[in-house]
Amino acid sequence: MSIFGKLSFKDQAFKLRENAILDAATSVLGTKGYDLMTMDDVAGAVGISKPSLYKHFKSKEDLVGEALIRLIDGAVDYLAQLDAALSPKNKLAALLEWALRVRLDGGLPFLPSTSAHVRDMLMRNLKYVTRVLKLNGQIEKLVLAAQKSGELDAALPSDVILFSYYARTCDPAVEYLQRFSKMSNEDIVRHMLQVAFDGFHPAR
Amino acid sequence: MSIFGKLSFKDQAFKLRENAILDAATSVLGTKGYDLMTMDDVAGAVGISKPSLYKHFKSKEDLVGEALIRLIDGAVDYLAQLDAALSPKNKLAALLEWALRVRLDGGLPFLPSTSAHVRDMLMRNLKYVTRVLKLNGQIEKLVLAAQKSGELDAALPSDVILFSYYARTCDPAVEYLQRFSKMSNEDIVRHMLQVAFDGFHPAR
DNA sequence: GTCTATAAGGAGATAGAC
DNA sequence: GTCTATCTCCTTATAGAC
Repeated sequence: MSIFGKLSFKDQAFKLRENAILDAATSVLGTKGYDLMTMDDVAGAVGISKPSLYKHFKSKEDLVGEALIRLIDGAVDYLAQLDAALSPKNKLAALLEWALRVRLDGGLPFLPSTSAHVRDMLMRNLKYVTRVLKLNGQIEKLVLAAQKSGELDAALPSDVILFSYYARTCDPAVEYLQRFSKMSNEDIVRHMLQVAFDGFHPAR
Repeated sequence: MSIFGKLSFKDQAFKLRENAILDAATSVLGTKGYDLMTMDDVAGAVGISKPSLYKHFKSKEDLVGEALIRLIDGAVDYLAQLDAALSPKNKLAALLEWALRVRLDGGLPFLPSTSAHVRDMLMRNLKYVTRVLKLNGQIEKLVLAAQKSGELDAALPSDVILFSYYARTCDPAVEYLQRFSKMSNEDIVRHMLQVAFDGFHPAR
């Protein structure tokens, strides 16, 4: 049995094309952002026509929603596969590292919602909201556990850590370093992790 | 002599309206972002018609450029007015605090350029680039001085600190805290400063 | 299911009257 | 300098042939 399970050949091909579309959408979304991404861009990148694209996804919002759902699922899968023996803080660090690598490889940031427009659109997408809440619940638990054990600062409100953590996954400094410094991706990830957890101050 | 110097009454009124337009553009830009801001939005917010708007600013790009130039100038002025006796790191902290307060008051973040489109547009704006380079030179000097004196981590590449510093001025965690936590603006600013300089780790 | 062709509407920019 | 009305282009989405 293939990885497609019981799907017919036709359905397999359909799934494959759907994934190719999501890949293209992810790539365009990463470079141009939601507002400037056009359905023509995506169709062109996949090599199909626009009406065919609409056979797979009923609207631009739907397409983008599915692309982001795939991203969130990737994060949840990554968390699930981590060594259970890792401490909460080390799990958070590993997930942030994963998110930064995904972005450096041309993927999307979580929280693509700097724009109020995009955020509102996503909040109307029930399927997306469900997945985000699932991931958020896991991250929140890790933050609280890390604060309790003293790995993270318990004096900070956990909201501050949580939201700042999300913000670090889409930190624009990553793009600027990639663009203007000669640093390797490895070094960028390492330094971004250090700045997130230790800030700018020297080790005391 | 008024603050307008030698300007005629007509020119004074012109300047006043121009400032009102920039205020409106700043506000719309802050809530909707560049791509979704329409010239109708701005004209409507000021209470003039679109053609009148185009008498003051020859294009949308021009208008946005001027609004951002005014913001950068505000930052430069703020820096210049700081107590010269402050240490480099404390100057950086004060400027970050100023930038966060501007945003919490409905203003714009620096570095509105999460989008490649907007960034490229701004980079073609010579006047804007000149101002940004001026501000950047001052901030870079402060970073290097703070690293040299040991106030900031000298083991980090200064690029990493510099770009991350800019990123903190537009940290989306600010909006999320304002929206979803019951925290006062004062507390938000205080916590964001702590997270920027000390990270998530507890004081050691 | 795929395409060519097109409808429908939005947004930047301007013509021309006053 | 200001406005009403309009031009033009672009983008989402679909109709209809194969």
